[in-house]
Amino acid sequence: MPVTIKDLSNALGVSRSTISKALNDRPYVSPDTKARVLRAAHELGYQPSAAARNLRRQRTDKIGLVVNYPIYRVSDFLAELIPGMASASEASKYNLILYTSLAGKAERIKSLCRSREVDGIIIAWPQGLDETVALSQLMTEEDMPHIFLPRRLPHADLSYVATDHVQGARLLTEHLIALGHRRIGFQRLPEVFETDQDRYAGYAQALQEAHIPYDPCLVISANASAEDYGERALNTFTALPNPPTAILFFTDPVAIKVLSLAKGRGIRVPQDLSIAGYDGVLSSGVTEPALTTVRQPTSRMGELAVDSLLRLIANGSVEPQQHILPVELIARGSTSLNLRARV
Amino acid sequence: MPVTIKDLSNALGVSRSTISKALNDRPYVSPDTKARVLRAAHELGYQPSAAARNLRRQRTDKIGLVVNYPIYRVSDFLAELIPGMASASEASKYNLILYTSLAGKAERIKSLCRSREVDGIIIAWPQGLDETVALSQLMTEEDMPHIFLPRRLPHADLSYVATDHVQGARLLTEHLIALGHRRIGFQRLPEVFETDQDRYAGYAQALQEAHIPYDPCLVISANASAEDYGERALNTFTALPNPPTAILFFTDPVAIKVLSLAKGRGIRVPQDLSIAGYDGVLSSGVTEPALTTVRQPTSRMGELAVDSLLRLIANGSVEPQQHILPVELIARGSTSLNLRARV
DNA sequence: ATCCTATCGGAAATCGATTTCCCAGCCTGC
DNA sequence: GCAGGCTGGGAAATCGATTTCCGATAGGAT
Repeated sequence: MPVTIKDLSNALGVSRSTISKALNDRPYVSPDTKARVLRAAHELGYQPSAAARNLRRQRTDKIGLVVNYPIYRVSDFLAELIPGMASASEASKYNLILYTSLAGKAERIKSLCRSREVDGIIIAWPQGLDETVALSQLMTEEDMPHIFLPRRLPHADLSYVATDHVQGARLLTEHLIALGHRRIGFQRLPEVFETDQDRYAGYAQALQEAHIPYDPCLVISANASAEDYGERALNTFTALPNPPTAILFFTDPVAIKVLSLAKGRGIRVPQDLSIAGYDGVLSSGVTEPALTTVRQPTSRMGELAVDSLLRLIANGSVEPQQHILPVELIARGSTSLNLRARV
Repeated sequence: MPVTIKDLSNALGVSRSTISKALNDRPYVSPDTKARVLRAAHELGYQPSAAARNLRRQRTDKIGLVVNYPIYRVSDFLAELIPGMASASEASKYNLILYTSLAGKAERIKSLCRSREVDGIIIAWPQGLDETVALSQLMTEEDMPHIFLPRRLPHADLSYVATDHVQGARLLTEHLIALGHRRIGFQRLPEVFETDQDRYAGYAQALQEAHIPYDPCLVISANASAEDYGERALNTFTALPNPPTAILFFTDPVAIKVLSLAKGRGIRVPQDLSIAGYDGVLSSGVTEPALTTVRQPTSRMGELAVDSLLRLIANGSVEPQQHILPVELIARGSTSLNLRARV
């Protein structure tokens, strides 16, 4: 039986309302009374009941994180994202509640909104644009502030935090161009959303600015099963009459797989072929050679998502929060000067 | 303004208590009335207020996870642990609330207990045994069920879930012995708790059973700064007149570092030296050669922690939950037959 | 026919805080 | 000396559910 406000009231011979005012820094309490209340509260170890407080104030100071975690490469993200979010929210006296079995289940998300057990929701890895818009409308109808992660959403009303995939692909391409490469293979993403188009745009922009003609043979779409993305790309490219001297893969694990594949076939990396990935997963630093890649500010993305959501909660704001974070090139051993330059 | 039980009551002309009974499968409601209530509840999209329900029932169906995340190697763990816990708790209609700024702060943990915003607490990576015992007592006084992770705690009253470090070190040592190694270097852990002693015991047991004499020169304690654990160990061992043919490092990152150090010094792994790590981090699979290591069932540990905690919550049980999970040897390329066998 | 006992459903208490409303006293100004 | 404004503090309403208690009805037993 924890000590309640009533116990405090009895102990001090002061009404409950006065106690509440004293503890919550409200006016109309004499400094003397206030001091007495604070001291007694501390001595008795009084801590307000979260449930009672939530009920009365109609808010919980909790944020829901809806994740669909069984997704490729997610764990590396999660491990950075969650601490980032948690620390950002705790800094604002909020806490994070995890929901890992709600993703894509509109009905259950509606229930979550109606139960009011959180003040706002962050949805990581929503499914498709249409579903996302529908989901957003549903939550808006329920007056539930919300924000999406980690992709840009081409819709004016949606709030999201994403990283700059145009810039990422562009940095990688420019890096290779600076190293003398002119035939750069590009593996497209298998995903929906704008991520693939953004990366592709970044690649194309860099080529264009360097006045390198665009060769469609060097762009491969990724519609195969997840298992053989890497192998298929490598096969396709090496079979070309004029194969690329460098390849950009859409994610580190694929690049790492190709790294060992190439090694097995006697292709030396980076002497014969430069290879780069994307994401900057931990493993990318320990391969031989280490992988050139692009690192997204995942932790920062988590913090920003929380901050944006809190802004939506505070303002009841109508204008959506849309943020695109810059990324960072990590140049390592898997890319080097093009030794077969034919210029 | 979400629809409340009162709205339902008005809409149906039925009292609130009847509604509650109908929705909660309590007796003394006619099947007919019950059906009407359920249908209306569904049509109006009624969802009970979490706060009101929590207040009345004096429970929240939430469990708290207190983590001290800025610890070495934690992120790989977190990424497995958290999804494991989350899915296990959601399977039992519980949710996980994250607290990342409470670790080691007894006063704030006491507040958490008193606010009753969670029904139980999982504490990951508690600090030292004495502090842990004190913390446990504090929570017991507050009637807050709790469980610790991820280490064995030599105290009869504490509840914990851990993995079997005796077995882990033993499996590695036996693996090397089977490969013909007789001089096996062992790097001890820099930690407090039983983990170090357990691993050491496993190592010693395996040696003894193979009738290999114990040589203290082959055991190195890890009291240096985290940066040079690997380098110091390698230097020490190679300087021995009769150096080991295999080394067990206490964690994968250290082993991986040594892997590249050795390569730089012309030591071939595994031909000249077999190397093994511990933990089975993702990176350990992509090094060249891939690292032999021991994998702990992290996700399972999370699930078991939740299950145990729920048991403590349900029973108000007095007997502590203590579980030690078996680990798995992952034999890979960094360990091989001892080519310098002198038998 | 009467009594007893289930069964059904409503009225009201309860959980523990916050917030509104009101009263009593005091000061100020006219 | 009195109206009006402030201030400190208490009484009571409120948040939205659950739970207890009680009355009414119906069915079965005597």
